[in-house]
Amino acid sequence: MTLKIYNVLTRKKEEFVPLTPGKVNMYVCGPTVYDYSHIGHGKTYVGFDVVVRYLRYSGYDVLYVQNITDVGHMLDTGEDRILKKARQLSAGPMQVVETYMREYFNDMDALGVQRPDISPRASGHIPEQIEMIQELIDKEHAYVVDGSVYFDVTSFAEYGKLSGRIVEELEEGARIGVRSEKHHSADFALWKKAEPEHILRWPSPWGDGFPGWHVECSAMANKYLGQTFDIHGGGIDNIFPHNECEIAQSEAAHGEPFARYWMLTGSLTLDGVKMSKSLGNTLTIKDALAKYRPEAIRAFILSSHYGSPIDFSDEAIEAAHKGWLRLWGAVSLVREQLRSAAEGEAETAVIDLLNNTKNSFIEKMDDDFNAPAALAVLQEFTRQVNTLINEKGPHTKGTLNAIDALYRELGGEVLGIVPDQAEASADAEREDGLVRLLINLRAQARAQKDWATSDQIRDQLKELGIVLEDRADGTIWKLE
RNA sequence: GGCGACGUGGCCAAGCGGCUAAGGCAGAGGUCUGCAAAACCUCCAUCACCGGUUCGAAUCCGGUCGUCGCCUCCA
Repeated sequence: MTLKIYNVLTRKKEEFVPLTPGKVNMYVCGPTVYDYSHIGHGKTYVGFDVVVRYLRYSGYDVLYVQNITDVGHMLDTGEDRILKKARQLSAGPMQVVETYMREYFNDMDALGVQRPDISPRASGHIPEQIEMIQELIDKEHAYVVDGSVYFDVTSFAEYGKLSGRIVEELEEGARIGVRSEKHHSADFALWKKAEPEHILRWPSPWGDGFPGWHVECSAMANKYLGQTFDIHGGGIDNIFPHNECEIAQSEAAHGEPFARYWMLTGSLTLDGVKMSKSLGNTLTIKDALAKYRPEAIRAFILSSHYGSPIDFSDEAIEAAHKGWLRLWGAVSLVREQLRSAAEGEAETAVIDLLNNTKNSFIEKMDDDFNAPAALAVLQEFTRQVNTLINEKGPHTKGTLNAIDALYRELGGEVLGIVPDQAEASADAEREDGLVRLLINLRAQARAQKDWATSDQIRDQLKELGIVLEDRADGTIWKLE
């Protein structure tokens, strides 16, 4: 079994061979922290979260770097988006950055996204960026105009190789009369001269200024991962110009290939329309989490391949949620039975089922991280588990533990949609005890065919969001 | 206008040259059940359209129609 990755650079699915055996160096473009993260960020970073989780599950030692952009990302108007936000809030730019960066991590934590190993900030790597820009000037890939530095796209023959753009054609589509100090309309800023009112500024060999957006990723990827590294990820919407510029800068400066495998995620639309900050039709992760549990959101995101676009709608996430509920129901049932199961080894038929499931799951994930197909394997497995538990019980501890372990491994460790436990807190334990007490009282009523009392307990618990299910072997409860 | 992606059952979505076209949601019928819920079983598609390549195509090629993304800030 070998892992295959669709490489956007070659437009082909390729066998994944890391630069150093057993080791994966990976960089993913992170967010610009000037506002709350939206569900589109969620799709991208949950997608890469599963990629990283699966690589680690496969035995790779992954170094995962994801930057935080906190300077240099300009609006159309030429205004730095962080400075704009700072002005709106009457706050300092780094206060804005700190606020939204923390919110970003909170949101990702809530979604079960494991943190990157390194989260470098652009503003913390100005010397590295200046050094890289100087190198590009020395090698005549960049030129200085009035305190600003631009990359000369005509000096890098391969410019456009990732996105399929052709420099000559870019000329035509360019807006007129803007950035007239550039030699070519496709040239992009490496360093911008700071106007007096621009307070995000640093000294440089070319005067006070600030770095362009693209150069941070090149400089920081180089610092933490080396000139050539294995995987570069990001959202497809950044393929041009951002990713293209990263390649140009890095390869022009170092004369070595930049990233070897490019993985780009499809965009998320909201009710059929592309979500964008300028259109204002954004759904923040916080809003989504207020309505749906994180596992449901992850299951929704993983219901289509990472490279495909996906449309967020109430119906779609509701469907994903119910599908997840079925899976979670089986897991809960297994764990419930485990409380009272007899000692004993796992049954051989079950061991076969587990092995087959695991092999299929790995086969799907090895095929360019096909999470939706892997999820289908877990659903198929769930049907068999339900049959096993409902019709062929009771089972030994060994059997139930083995099933639970596979759910934890594939559904938990890799996909991040099967929690270790429903909830871990003193309150949760107390709640469980109380509900079980009521279940016992209700069982006594049922034994006496006192359906009125029995139904009253069930109905009133339901109003509290607690659902009871009567099974042949007893009553179980779950949160609605 | 240029570049790219996509169009699979009511909805979502795998499959990308050859076993009965995965899986989830919804729907219909059934089993089980004090009732309910859950679960399980059964049923529900020939893959936008047209033409071509091939022994054989949802899968490859060409065309038509349609949707979306990028080209300007976006994950």
